[in-house]
Amino acid sequence: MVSGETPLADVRVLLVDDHPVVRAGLRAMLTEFEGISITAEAADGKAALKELSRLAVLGDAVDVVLMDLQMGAGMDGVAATAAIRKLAAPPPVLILTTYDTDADILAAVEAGASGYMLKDAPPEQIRQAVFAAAAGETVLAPKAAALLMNRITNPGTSLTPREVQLLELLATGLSNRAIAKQVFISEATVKTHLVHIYGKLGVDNRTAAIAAATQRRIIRPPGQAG
Amino acid sequence: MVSGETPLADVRVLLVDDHPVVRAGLRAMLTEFEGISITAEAADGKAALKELSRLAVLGDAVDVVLMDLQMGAGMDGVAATAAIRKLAAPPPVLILTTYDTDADILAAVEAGASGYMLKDAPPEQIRQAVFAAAAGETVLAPKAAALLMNRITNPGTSLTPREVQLLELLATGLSNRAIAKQVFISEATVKTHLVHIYGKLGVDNRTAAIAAATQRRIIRPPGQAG
DNA sequence: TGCAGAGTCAACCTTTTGATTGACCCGCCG
DNA sequence: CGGCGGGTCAATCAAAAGGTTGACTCTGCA
Repeated sequence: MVSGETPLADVRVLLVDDHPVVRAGLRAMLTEFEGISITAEAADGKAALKELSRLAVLGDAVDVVLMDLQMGAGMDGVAATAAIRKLAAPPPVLILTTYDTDADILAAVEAGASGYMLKDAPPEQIRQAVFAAAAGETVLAPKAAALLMNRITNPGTSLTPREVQLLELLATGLSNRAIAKQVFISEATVKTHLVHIYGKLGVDNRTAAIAAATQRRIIRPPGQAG
Repeated sequence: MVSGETPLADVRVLLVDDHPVVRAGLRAMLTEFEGISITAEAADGKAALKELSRLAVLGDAVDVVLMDLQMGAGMDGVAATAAIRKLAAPPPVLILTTYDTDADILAAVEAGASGYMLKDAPPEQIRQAVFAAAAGETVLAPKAAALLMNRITNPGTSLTPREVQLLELLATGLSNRAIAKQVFISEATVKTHLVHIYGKLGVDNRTAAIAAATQRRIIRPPGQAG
């Protein structure tokens, strides 16, 4: 939690979202709050990186990147987050997205995100999250927190990131061979992973795995845009 | 018809979207335009209907309802649109959503929407769409228009009720044998149906069929409440 | 240092699916 | 009446998926 004190300068935010409407909303919402200013905006990951380097040259670094995960075209949020984390002095990346599935959360955290919030969160929560992220703290939506807690308390029964990844490809309707090519491993390995996945989900075929994983919100429903 | 002339009064808009962020964005964006004012907002379909009846009592009707389709909880956009169209003097409903899948578009049009726009449209397009809808015109995003054109030119290849039924069972993860038992037919017949389904959906295995059918909203994602 | 878990791969075999072909019944419609 | 589409079933073959076992690497951690 960021305490109540007034910061010396505004928290400088870079907005990354492919929807003009959402950017406008965040801009309107955040600039109304004391102590936050929108320094720049970008419509996708590549543009975000460009903005960051432009601002860096100006000695005008941002304090937080507010990033959507799903972006229609261009570099997506996970890739962008990973890329940002590789910069010299990476600003914290706060994910602000629509979905709270295991897959999204895990991918974001693995990519190095400092927080994971949902777009339907009340404005006050988003405000607090921005300040917390700027202060170097970690902020998680309840489901994200619960997922990560569960992951460390009983690591045995939950799916590994790799397994979740294969599950996602599985749900798109790919064959084992197609999945293998997609992630550059052998078909044998895909089968091994699937066996593990079936075991953990308590099913014995791929369609049941998709059903179970969708139901438990481990993955998004097939074909739901990303 | 709204021509280029200045209208006597602002176009009065009701915003319906479950995300505070998006509502803020639309509000900010639309109120900046001359001739548009946001009369009320609602976070889901039920709240939207309540707002409309409240405003009707005040003799304060809105000219356009701007509606999101996907809404986490409560009545969704399609149901809300249908309900609004059943009112005494229904305002035009302009759908403004994230996805442009066949199923979404068709469902919206069937429910009586006056237009279908995407959230990533440039602000100017959204502005024009609002005025057009207020004037009783129909506005469609390019993909929506193309889909509807295509649908009237070749209405053929749609799934039979029986096929949809099997597809739903398929999506729950059942094997062919299990499906056969469930609906009291032979496994051979199940296979025949599946072959037909694959042909119509343009896929060649069951997981791809589930993905395609879910995407086109032919079936509901597994575990999604009725 | 050595073990555990994750990820990788291979060989083998069984079961399930998918594709093809052909057939029968039934109701609807021109 | 005759045909057509939907639904039913069967036989057969090829392909994919599933299950099992065992093995190798690497990382992190006790």
